[in-house]
Parts: sequence; C-alpha cells; structure tokens
Amino acid sequence: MTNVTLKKIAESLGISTATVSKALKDYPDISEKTKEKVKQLAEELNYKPNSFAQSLRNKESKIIGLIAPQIVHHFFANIIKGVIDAAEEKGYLVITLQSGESYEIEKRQIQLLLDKNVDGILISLSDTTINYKHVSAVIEDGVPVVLYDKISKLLDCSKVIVNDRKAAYNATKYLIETGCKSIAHIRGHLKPQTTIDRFMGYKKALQDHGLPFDDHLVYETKQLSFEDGYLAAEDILKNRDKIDGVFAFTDLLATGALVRLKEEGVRIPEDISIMGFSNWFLTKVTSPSLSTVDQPGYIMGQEAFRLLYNELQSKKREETVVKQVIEIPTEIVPRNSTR
Amino acid sequence: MTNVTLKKIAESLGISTATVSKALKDYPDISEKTKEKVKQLAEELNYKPNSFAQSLRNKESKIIGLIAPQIVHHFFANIIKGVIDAAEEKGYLVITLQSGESYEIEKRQIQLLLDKNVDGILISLSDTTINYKHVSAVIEDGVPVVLYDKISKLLDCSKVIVNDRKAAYNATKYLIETGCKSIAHIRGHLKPQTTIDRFMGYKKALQDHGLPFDDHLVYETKQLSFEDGYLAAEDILKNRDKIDGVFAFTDLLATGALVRLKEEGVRIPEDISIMGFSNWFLTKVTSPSLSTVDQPGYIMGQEAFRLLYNELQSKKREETVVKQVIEIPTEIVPRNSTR
DNA sequence: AAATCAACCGAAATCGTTTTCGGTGTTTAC
DNA sequence: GTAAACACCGAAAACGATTTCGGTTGATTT
Repeated sequence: MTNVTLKKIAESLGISTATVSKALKDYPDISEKTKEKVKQLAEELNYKPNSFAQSLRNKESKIIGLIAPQIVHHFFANIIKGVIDAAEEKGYLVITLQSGESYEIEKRQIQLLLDKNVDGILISLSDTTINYKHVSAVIEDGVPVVLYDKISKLLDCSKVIVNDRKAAYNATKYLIETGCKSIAHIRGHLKPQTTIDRFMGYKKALQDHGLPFDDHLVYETKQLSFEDGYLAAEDILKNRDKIDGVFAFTDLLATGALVRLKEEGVRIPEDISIMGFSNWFLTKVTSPSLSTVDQPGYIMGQEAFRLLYNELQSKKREETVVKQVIEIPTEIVPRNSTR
Repeated sequence: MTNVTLKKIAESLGISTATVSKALKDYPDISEKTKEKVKQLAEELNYKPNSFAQSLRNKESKIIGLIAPQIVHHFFANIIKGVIDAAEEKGYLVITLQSGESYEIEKRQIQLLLDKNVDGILISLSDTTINYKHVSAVIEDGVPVVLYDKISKLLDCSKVIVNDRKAAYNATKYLIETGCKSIAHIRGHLKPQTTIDRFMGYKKALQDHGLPFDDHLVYETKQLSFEDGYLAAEDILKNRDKIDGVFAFTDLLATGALVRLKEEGVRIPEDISIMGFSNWFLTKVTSPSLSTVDQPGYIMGQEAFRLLYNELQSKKREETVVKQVIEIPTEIVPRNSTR
C-alpha cells in the first residue's frame, strides 16, 4: 500500500504538486509537454487521487444515502437496484440503510448519513412516521432530499410516486369489467398515504360503475403479512356467497387469502376473483397465478436518483432548484386469479 | 449550513483547536473545567466532526463495501440486511454494489470501492468469475476482504459459507428416508462451487443409501430461473413413471418444476416429491408448499461483517490477522411437497 | 533560593488535493 | 529598443481534525 500522491509524482518529476494536479485535470495553463509527462508517470505508478482529500477540499463525497423501510422486499429491492445503477452511471455510490418502519430508527439513520456527509438523501418514509421535522430539517440544512414511494405532501422536496389511487381504481375496474359484482377489499390501517389512496381508488371505481360501497366488505388487517391475508379470508368466507371478488392492498395479503379460500374449496377465479398489488415474484408461482398491479420499482429508483442528481447539479451551479413530483405509471397484469 | 468546526469553538472560547479537540476526546491533559466548557458549547452549537477531515487524518472511512451478484434476490437481500445491521452496530456504513454475475462488472465495482477508500470489502464471487487476481490484488494491497457464500478456495482470506455438500446430502437423504427410490436432480452448469458441492452431496447421499446414481436423472439448465425449472420438468415427465423425487438446486427451479408437473396431473408429493433449496419466501405460498433447505442469509451477513470487523481491528493494532472460515449450519424445512 | 515536578495548554506539522494569484521568461507590436 | 502580451509554472493558503512535542505556569522539594 505505498500510496502514490501528487507530491510523489511532483518530486520525481522535479515540479510542483500544483502543476501535477493541473496537468492531470487538463488546465490550459500547463504545456502539452508537461501534461504528457505527468499523465504518463501517473499512469505508470497507478495514481489514484485520495478521495478523502478530494472530499475535504471539494466538500462533496460523491456518496448518497438511501433509506428504505425494508430491504428484504421485492419492491424495495428493485428500487434500491434502480438507485444504485443510476447513481453509478453518474459516478455516485450509495449507502443503504433501513428504517424497519420505525420513526425513531429513521431519525437515527438520517443522522448517520448526515454525519458521513452524504451529498444527498433518498428516503421512503416509514409507516409510523407522523412527524416530518427530522426530514425538513435536512432540507433546510441544504442537503438535497428526494422522497420516493411513501411520501408526505407536507414536505417541500422532489418526489417519485406511483399514483396509487389511479392504480387501485384500475385494478377494481378490471375486476368489475370481468364480471365481479361484490368486491371485498383487504388492507391495513388507514394511516399510510398508500393505504388511503388505494382504498379511495377502490371506492371510486365501485361508485363510478354503479356498485354500492359496503363497509362490511372492507377487511382491515394488523400487518400486511401472508398470515394476515390468510386470516382476513376467514372473515371473507362468512360472506362467501355474496363476495365474488377480492382486491387486496398487496400481493402478500392476496396470496394469504388465496391460499385460505382454496383450502375451503372456493374456486379461484370461478367463485371469487382475486387481484393483488405490486407484482412481486411470488404472484407468478401461486396457483392459480395471481393477477396484480405492476409497480415498477426499478424505474422508480432510477427516477428518484435522477431527481436527486438534478438537485445536486443545480446546487453546484447555485441555481434555484425546481422541486418536481414524478408519477410512475402502473399497469394491470392479468393472470389466472381473475376471470 | 453554517458548519461548526473546532476552530469556531476554539475562537469563541479563546482557546486553541488542539485543546478543543482533546477536550472532546477526554484527553487526560485537559482540565475538567475546560472539558466542561468545551463540551457544553459543542453540544449547544450541535458540533459534528467533519468526517472528511477525520477520514483524511485517520486514514479510515468507517465505510465498507459490499458486492453481491444480485440485490433483488431473497437470499442476498437477507445477507445485505445482516451486513448492514451488524455494521451499523459497530459504527460502520455500507456501500452496496452488484456484479450481476459478471466478472467484468465485479472488477469494476471493486475498483470503485477502492477508489472511495472503503475500509474493507465483503464480496460474493460472481458465477462467471474464473480469475481471482482482481480480488487477491486487493488483499495484497492490505484492504481486508471477506468472502461470503460464493467463495474460492484459492483466495487467502476469511470466508463465510454454508456447507452446501452437507446441506444437499441431508436434503437428498430426507427424500430417501421419506420413501423416494429414484431421485432426479435439477441444477445449472457445473461451474460455481455451490453447484458442484450440492451435486456432490446429492450423489454421496444416494451412494450411502444404496441407491444407484443415474446420469440421466441429472437435468442441467441454462439459467436458474423459474422457466428453466419449468422446462426441466418437461424432460422429467418423460421419465414420470420412474422418477419419484426431485431435488432442485434452488427453490425457483423447484417451483418451476412443481408447476409444470402439476399441469400434467402429477400428484405432489404422492407421485413425485420435490425438495427445493434456500427457503425463499415463495416456498410458503406454492401449492403444495415447498419443502426446502433453509439458508440463513441474515446470519451469514452478520458473520461476514463480524469477520471483517475483526480484521479491521487487528489491522489497527498491527496484529497479524487470523483468516477464518465459518460454516453456517443449514436446516431442512419439511413442507407439503415431500411425503 | 534553586531545582524538580505536575498540571495544562498551544504551535505546528500532517493527511492529500485544489485553486488563486502572482511571478518568471519569452515573444510580438510599434 | 521598449512595452505589452503571452505561455508556463509554483508558493501558499485553504479544507478540519489530530497528535506530538514542547512550553508556561505555579506548587513542592531540597
């Protein structure tokens, strides 16, 4: 680990470090001859600028922070991948952290990132986050923040979202158009914006198509796990004669319900159609395969980074940054759990 | 962003930056009174040491690099999570990168990490990596490296692995003990060590239990996708009368086969038992649910970081580092695809 | 009264890169 | 032949934190 520095190159060439630095960066006030010599020696010695010194001097780390509620999660994993890929293309590296849906942890993770002087932060709010001071403080501090997926309208920054309302509307509409007359909805608590939005989309679709909204057909679960879907289906079974369609908040819930319903001999989709949400991998391998709504995580990740990158660039040029909200379109993926 | 520095604190207290620095770090040659004053003001101004300066001075970033072949992958996502959690506990942050199973990309990612002066690197070799110079160069450069999951015996560094041979042996043994007499094996190319090991475990188990090994019962796929399992099952169907058990290299392959076999009316597990590998989430929701081998990714990630951390510590104390190889035990998870 | 010794504190060098602001020589213009 | 323009290069000051090595007090011994 004999680190090659500018100084070493300068000394062995009998010139100053300033000249070496400028030569390597093609400053116009250095002669071609010297540039040649410097570059050649640098190449030979395999010179790599010390990133610590660069960061200290330039006040930027070329590292961004990414906070997700979960990592072991198909949708978020895709987002993470999208962010990392897009970042790498622009010369940025990504430190990933997860909040585990905890407000306290989220606060701490942001602090850790700030302590490391990341150039910007990408964050999807945890479900239990009810206060946004910790995020707005970052923004006011001048560190660019972009929110993705789980956002808050109260925060003044760029955002990447899927239009959950529209997506849920279309999913419900699809069920209706394929013949469902009485559609149940399985969802979690009405706290996170996504839950609210999908619920609203569901209601609106019923209404627009002349179907009555029935509170009893909405099943609220504690978590969003497979087991919760399984349990919700127990209740649905009590109305099995009435219900002919289920729109679940997420694929996991849908899969849990699907398994339970099948156990009781309900034919899917003949008796009851099921529509999930997210297009996780598992939807392809359930039986029947699960119809769902594709949420393009990878693209969201890319877009989120792109927005952050724009802000980073604007900040350097001392332009005022334009906050944008980008909506990523979703798509119905019809499979065999719907008619 | 009015950054508070040691200098500012020093000036407003009328003392030197040296004293401030030492006071904050509880040096014994600073009086309690000054320490008190310094700490209080630092607290008040919300002083955070500039990590760039610290890194430059201390020659460490408190950041490690993590390279995985994939991120959108249940097993690796778990590992990543384990690494991040363990790292955070010790004050380290993690930059995650993926090689996409490409040797060239792997090489580049390592370089990116090195350029950022990470303190150490955790890496799982890509399947297409046949040359290990790019990794051994890092080790010789004095940057601690720990290999996990996909390793090479040729590399002199600490490693965290699952004993694939033993795990496959047990899985096959389980099939035999539950009554299978003729067990097929679906796997990818015999290049990656894991593929070789699981294949060997399979063979050994047959042999130890008096079952003949039949080359025709080994189905080699191009990739390890759901589709490949599906296609392999087509071939298995030609021997459907003979084969009564399938041991797949991975859950995805197993699931593909399961779906195809069921399509043809094969009863699982009555006619054919199926055993997967990895215990991905989807194994719980196939029907029948898939018996598999649990590979504890989270623990592997934690252990991998622990090993790296040990090396980091040893390096600081200028001790010689002891390279360790840790084997994480696996476990059979019996579900409904086996008898 | 001189020497010794603690207890505290600071000057200054470092880490490696970047960039401003001059300073040399050398060439061109008049 | 002098002045202006030009082409190159370097000294030095950042960026902040850390740490060594003295130095200055005042108190304690001899």
